[in-house]
Amino acid sequence: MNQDTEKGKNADVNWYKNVWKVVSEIPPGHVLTYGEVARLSGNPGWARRVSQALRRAPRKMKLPWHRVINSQGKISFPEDSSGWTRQKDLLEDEGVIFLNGKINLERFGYRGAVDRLLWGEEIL
DNA sequence: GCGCTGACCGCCA
DNA sequence: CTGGCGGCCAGCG
Repeated sequence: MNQDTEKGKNADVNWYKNVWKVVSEIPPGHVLTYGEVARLSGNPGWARRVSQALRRAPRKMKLPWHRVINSQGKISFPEDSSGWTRQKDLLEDEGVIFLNGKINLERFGYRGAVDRLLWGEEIL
């Protein structure tokens, strides 16, 4: 198998795929931050590229891009943009609650999902 | 080939 | 809580 031979430009495309896969694995009703997606895809600190990867993702994949938000627990689009409204609508449809325009990451975030597995629904 | 921008993050004041 | 600064890489004029 080639492990070192796939370095270079191929690694970038591979990473894009990885990002898309990670995003597609996000269960409904939960969200991930850009930093977490970058970390889970094996490249901590590449949060900025995650946004570009999502933007360049083909629509065919039906990627749940709306489940990716920023570390502040807020939607990264400008509040007056159509994307912001679209994303908020999609998330609310999955049961995600917006509190004053922000999402409680302790409850809907990745860590919240882990805690829920360990502690149940005691997180309220 | 250079420089700025971007669905960002984390740290610090 | 807000704002500013540096860092990250790809894309575009």
